[in-house]
Amino acid sequence: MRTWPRTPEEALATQEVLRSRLISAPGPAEIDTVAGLDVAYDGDRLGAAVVVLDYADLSVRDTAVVLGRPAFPYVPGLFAFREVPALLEALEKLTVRPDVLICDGHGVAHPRRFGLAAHLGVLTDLPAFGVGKTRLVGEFAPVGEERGDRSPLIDAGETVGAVLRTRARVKPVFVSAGHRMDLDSACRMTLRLTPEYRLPETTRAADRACRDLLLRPSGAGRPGTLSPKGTH
DNA sequence: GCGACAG
DNA sequence: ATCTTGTCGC
Repeated sequence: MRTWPRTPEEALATQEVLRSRLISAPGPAEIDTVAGLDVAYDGDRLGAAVVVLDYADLSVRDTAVVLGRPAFPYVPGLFAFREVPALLEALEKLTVRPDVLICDGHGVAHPRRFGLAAHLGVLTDLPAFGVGKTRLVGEFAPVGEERGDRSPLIDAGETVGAVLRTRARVKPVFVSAGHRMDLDSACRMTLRLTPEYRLPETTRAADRACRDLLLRPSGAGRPGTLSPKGTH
């Protein structure tokens, strides 16, 4: 990954190669920590964040952020090439190795079955799945109104994900497996991570972290980093 | 030709 | 993603 695709054609070729390394398997039997990943934008800059939470009580175990630039223009279906470099950089700064990656986007609920969650899963070889806020591909029957109700997301005749209601009477989310992960485990984890809000606590924590980074690129607040003189 | 199209 | 007012509810 020292080189990076510069055109949609190159990105498609890279996607095809990486896709061959995608592993379809049950999720981890034991889960201690889960990581949420997200990116925020500000003009031509971006802030990426990874926040590791304790799966038992959802407390924060570790946080890593990185400032960067989009690595590719936004093209539906090639979205991962835009954020992956910065997210990998943030993952490398973690001191805690998460058991599962939870991405803000789709896993195999993608035109070529290789969305952001699948992409990051393959590159790190960590179990991963995606929780998207809107649909990319697939059709689905209306979802029940209660929390936990779900409807299969079907594309080209195959089930690629689930439309899951995480809060009663609130717009559902799109869950799909990424790497070393099965759909039922992904849905079960998503429900456990949404005790109060529509989106997983992992996503919410990462969203806050990367937005905060864009507002204060100084690094103040992290242990071991001194605030610039005059800040106080 | 007219939509649809993760973030 | 981001741009944005008012409005409903706890």
